[in-house]
Amino acid sequence: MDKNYQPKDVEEPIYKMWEEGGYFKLSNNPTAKPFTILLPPPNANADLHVGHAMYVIEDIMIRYHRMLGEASLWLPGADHAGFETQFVYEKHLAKKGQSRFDFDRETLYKDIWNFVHENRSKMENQLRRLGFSLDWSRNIFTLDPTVVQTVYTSFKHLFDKGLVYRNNRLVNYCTKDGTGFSDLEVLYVERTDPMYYIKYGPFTIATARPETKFRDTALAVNPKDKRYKKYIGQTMDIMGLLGPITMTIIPDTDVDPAFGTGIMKVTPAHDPHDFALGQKFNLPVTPIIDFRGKMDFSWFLSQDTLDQKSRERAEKYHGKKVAIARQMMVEDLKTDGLMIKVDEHYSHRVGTCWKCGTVIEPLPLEQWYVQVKPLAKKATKAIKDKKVSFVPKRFEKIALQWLTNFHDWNISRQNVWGIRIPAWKCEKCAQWTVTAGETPTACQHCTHTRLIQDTDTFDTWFSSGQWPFATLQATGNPDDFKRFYPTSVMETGYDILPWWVCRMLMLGVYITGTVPFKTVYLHGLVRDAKGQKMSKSKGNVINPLQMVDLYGADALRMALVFGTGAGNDQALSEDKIRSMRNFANKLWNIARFMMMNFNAVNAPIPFYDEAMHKNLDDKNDKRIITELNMLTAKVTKQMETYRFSDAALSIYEFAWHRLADVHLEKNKERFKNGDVQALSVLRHVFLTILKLLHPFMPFVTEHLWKDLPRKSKTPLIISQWPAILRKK
RNA sequence: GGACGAUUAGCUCAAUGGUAGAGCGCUUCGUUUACAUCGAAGAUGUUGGGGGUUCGAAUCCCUCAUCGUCCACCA
Repeated sequence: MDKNYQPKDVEEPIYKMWEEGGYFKLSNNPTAKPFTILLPPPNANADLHVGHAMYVIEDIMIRYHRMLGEASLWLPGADHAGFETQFVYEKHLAKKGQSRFDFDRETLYKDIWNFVHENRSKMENQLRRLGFSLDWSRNIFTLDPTVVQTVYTSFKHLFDKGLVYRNNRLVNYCTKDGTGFSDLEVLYVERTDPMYYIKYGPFTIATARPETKFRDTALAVNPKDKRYKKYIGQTMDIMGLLGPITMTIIPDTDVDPAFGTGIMKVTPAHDPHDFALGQKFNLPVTPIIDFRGKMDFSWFLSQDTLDQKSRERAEKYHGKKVAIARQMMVEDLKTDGLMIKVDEHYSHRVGTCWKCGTVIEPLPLEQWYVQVKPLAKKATKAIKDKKVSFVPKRFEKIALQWLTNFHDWNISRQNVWGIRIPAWKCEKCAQWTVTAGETPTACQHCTHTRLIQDTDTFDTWFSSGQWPFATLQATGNPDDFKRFYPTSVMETGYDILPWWVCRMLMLGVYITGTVPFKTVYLHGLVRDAKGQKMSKSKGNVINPLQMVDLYGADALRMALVFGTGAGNDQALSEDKIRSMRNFANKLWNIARFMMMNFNAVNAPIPFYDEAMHKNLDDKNDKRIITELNMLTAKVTKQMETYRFSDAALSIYEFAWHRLADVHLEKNKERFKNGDVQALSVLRHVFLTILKLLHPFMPFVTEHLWKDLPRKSKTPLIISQWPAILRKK
């Protein structure tokens, strides 16, 4: 044996032995109790980051339950990650000086498909390097035909029940990425912008968006506001940059008399609140910003009675980006004497694209929506009926809050990469025919035969929200769904609780009638050594594979679990990983010490058993055995209660500071003299530690297990979780 | 404006109402063939402030302060 543990020499052959031995697959015992975890499918568009290494918690649970003899299934998969993948792919294109507009739909899809499949196999090998005991024979991709079929079927089902509908309302639209989003994908950032006070007929209005005022259709005031009460219901012509606009004054209790001047311009086409107000008062929706984020004055320029000045201005603004046009208008307002004042320090929150940072424009667009309330109600009931439990407990409240606050969910995306929505529009009657995937031969409404399929794809979360039943129905084993659904634990980061966990609950409960998982375990973010968020621009990113290369997978795994409370963010440092590497080395050397002493004895050392246990005659042996039993009981309890950090700490403490530092040192003479009982006890204690530690540090434990003489011929991965030997 | 965290040793964090712990760092000593990726000994805390409940509080309750995250249609 080498003086130091060399993970590089050990890990690959061990993983190969596990995988080729079929140990990740289910045992043949059909009566074994099922224990299932679905791997939250990583996006198949990039390498694993250190956050993915938190899957170690799942591996710990899976390995523990496998050692308990349960039918332990950890199902791997990958997410096509619709918009996000297309975004990543477009970045690759940009490097080559290309864009998505250079390709037709089919070509772009095919190219992204190839890109994703290259990444996917890379990513899967990275999961292997971390030692994850995934059942690769059941590997699923969100675009596998069976999964896609499930998604189609659910969509049709929801549509038939009236829980999916199409509607034209303002969507959160990113004009750069060219797609709408759900509310969750809008990232609000605090910004300071100028607030413009503009003369508006007899009033002064305050606005941060003067560029939309050309299409204002009304002015709103609080009905209780004495200053403006008398104007309510009046219609008047108000002078603007392009001549007078006709406007009605309407009452709205949402208007805060103390904000700005207490009078609000109403732009139904570009503001969600105004849109709702517009519906109430029957105001027209008249956009002035197009889907590329540019001003559109064609409605104005098409009039033939324009004066010279207005035409020139409109032509100047037309086609300009919003921010640029705004500046021009501000100047022109000043020229016309309409700008009363500018408050440069107006602080507000602006919606931006979560991916590219572009300001989100609310734009009117027809999309498919999921009606959330009925689904959320069922999910809420399931939580309140204790069909699902949360670790840590506090996330139950957060989940319930989300479920009560969700708005209807926009599931249409104007992307190529994704599952195309199975809905066809009739060219004659303009009505929609929805199917479970098959191309309709005629319109359901008027039997016309010319139909055009929606070009949009589903929000990727609409498919991953069905992951638990979609996967278990897609494994190729017809019994899997029956046996493993609902799954045991859903383990993921708390940051995707609303995106994923809540949606899986809603769709799972509604479509299968059962919760998709019994326990939700949420882990926190992995941050850098100083507790700061990792980011490429800060240069503080820890690459998990690089850490595996340097210190071994066990070291990284242990570092991520050790001293980390469930649901809390953690600071990860290279120092911590190194210290866990040192722990692996400590185990290695304990084994080395044992081998040395065993080899010095000519006869084989008997195995520790009931008989020896009953007749222990040495104080030190008795003591270490008692402590080992206490440790086993403690760790087992900690595993059962999801206290993995505590379990890791308990084993670490015992192995290093009790066994190595005290017991080994105290009994060195006995070992050297070939005391058979001492050696047998030592080996029993150490093998038991290897078992307890195996879920956390699978490689080094499996390797040492293999090298030491032991009763059982089976690999550690499928050995039995230690039981406690008791005196009668 | 709400919700949820956090505040514990120099740093990063654990702690399931019952004598405050770990890793790294620090001080002193140690090359006895398991390991210097080590060992021995040691220092550092009235657990953010203030109340309360309890035989007993880092832990439960109230309150204040600071930091963080998320949510909400203030133009």
